[in-house]
Amino acid sequence: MAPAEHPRMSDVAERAGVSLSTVSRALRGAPGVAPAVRENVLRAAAELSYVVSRGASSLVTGRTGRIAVLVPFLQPWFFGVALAGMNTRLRAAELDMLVYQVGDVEELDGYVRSLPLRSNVDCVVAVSLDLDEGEIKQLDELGLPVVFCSQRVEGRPSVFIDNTGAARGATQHLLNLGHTRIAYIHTRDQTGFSWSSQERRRGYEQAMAEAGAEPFVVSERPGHDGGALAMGRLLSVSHPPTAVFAESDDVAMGALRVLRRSRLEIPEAISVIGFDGSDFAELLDLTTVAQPVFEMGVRAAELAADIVETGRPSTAQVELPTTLLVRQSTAAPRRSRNLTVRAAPHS
Amino acid sequence: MAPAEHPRMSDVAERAGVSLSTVSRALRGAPGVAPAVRENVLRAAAELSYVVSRGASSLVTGRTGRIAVLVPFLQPWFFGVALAGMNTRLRAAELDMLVYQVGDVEELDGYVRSLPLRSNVDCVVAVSLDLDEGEIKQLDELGLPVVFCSQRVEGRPSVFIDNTGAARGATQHLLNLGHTRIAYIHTRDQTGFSWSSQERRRGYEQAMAEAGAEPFVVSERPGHDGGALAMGRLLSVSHPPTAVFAESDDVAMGALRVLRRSRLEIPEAISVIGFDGSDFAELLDLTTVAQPVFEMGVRAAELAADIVETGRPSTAQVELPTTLLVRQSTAAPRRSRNLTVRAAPHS
DNA sequence: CTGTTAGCGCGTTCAG
DNA sequence: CTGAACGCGCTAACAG
Repeated sequence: MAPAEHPRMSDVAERAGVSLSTVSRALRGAPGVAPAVRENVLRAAAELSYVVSRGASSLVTGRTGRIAVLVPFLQPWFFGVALAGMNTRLRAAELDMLVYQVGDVEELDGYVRSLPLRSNVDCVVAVSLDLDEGEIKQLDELGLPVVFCSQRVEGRPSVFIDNTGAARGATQHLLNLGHTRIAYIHTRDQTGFSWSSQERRRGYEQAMAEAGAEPFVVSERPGHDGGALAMGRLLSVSHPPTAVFAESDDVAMGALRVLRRSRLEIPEAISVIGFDGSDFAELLDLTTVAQPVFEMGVRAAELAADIVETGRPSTAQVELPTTLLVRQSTAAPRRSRNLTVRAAPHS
Repeated sequence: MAPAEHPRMSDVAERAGVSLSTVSRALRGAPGVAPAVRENVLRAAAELSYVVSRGASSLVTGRTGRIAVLVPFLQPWFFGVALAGMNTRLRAAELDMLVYQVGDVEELDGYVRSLPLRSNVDCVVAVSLDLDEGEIKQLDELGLPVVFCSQRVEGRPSVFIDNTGAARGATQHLLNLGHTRIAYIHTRDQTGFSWSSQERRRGYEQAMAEAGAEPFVVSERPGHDGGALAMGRLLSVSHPPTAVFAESDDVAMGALRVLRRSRLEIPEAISVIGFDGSDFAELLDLTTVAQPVFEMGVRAAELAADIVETGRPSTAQVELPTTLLVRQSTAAPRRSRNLTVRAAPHS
């Protein structure tokens, strides 16, 4: 490793028979270099398989060519897709992507305090961090521009969907099918990351109110487990719902598992709708509200790239559309249906 | 942005009333600083919310404090979990994680040629890239140490599982249950990333050979779709298998979808086993071979951190254990079972 | 159009 | 134990 010292710019200059600054200009595509000379330099660089050291150049330009992406989790489908979207767009902008998992607000605080980002990246993209105003202000202490992805923040560059409207639409779908006893599964954990969840809940409540139906919200912890627990609770009340709207596909899948194990047919016994449009929803024929996650990543990266390239702050608000994907997990309720219809002889 | 210029080390020095180099030593935890002085410096730095510029320091130390992670995909469960594992361990080592998606060998080639990594990271971790020798050699041209995660490479630091052994165990499980007509679903695409797939297939074939059973391999494209297509083919032969071993949970899920839509009960009509131990396998009660993906990430990051810290190349081979998770998708075959038993009156 | 001269912010000698 | 000089590899003003 050590024997093969990397070539420096002066090596290229020597080989091409020009000066250092000419090499710099040529490699950078800066104007003011004769085409022939430029070609010479490029060839010399290629022959030495030379690459400019970003560290050195950013020391003088002040730009690092890197952006940081902050995500609350790395594992869920959503974040993989979002990162893939960003990756695509960032590559086009020749920006590298630093990924940090910030599990909770406390950790975010730690990050901001230790500031490992400052002078290390040009911009940070916060994905689904669902921060409140105070936390956003904290991020400012980094002294870096911040782009919000999957969260709408007024006055800040952000890419988002209309959670409330989409949730209202999903609820309306169930109402239109003839359901009236529609439950909403909502999650919340201690860390306090739950903005979009709140917005979706609001959309559900609006639609229910407009229809004159009684809202019925159960709150559990996030993830499959929460969905399973919530479904268990819903199946234990005296008058169970005929349809369930889960805050996310993840949560819906937990609910589906419980229904399957209870031998309750979907959608005959109960309709289920999720949110996200994950590919697992497709596998399970789950009706869901799809959001364009990949494109959200792309657009967020685009905003970041713009900010880095122009050096100007931005307040762009990018709202992306959602799509209701109706599949086999939702259908009209059976007339005067009762969940116990199969098991109860006295039906 | 511009008004809030970041403080420099000299600012800290001035505030603490010491010289530049003393600040450097103090901040770095280097020996040769009086405790009282160090504390002073630390306080001054905190008050200015100062952080050393990695760019500047790496210019002189030659270390960037960054590692690059190369993944073929960002979206699948596997990679999210692996990245999460790395993230954990890298944070402990105070290394930042640059993530690059390299979809196929061609793209990898592009990366290696444009060398955006050189002098930009200290080490690269290749996750599940399933490279052949030539491609590995190509990576060497980066002039950087490479750690392999989820691929065994002799003489190189690598973290992996025993794919062959695990696949043999899974096949043995089915054989022990009494199955003899066991199919294997194998995937392959044009890009040529398929090492572990080959290894698993070999394990399957070994177990079948030992049992004197006839191997039956169908090959399709990767992902859910491939699994679905493969299952379709398996259901269309004259004597369908009573059990299916899918190369991965992803593929198994595609197969499951086809079975569900065909109204074939699992495991009554057909047993299915996957590979990976994804949490979706759990949701679907899919028997699977679990691999410790998170830990693979952790261990790979550890190898990388070691190499960076010691500066010495490594040839560590870390083999991690797999676990067969028996769930409800596998069971003994029905005596003289026939897939058409329910539909065929002449049974 | 090209070369020369200064630093960018820090770590590392080496004297004190 | 501390400070002053030098240089890491590169870009940005200038001068030619």
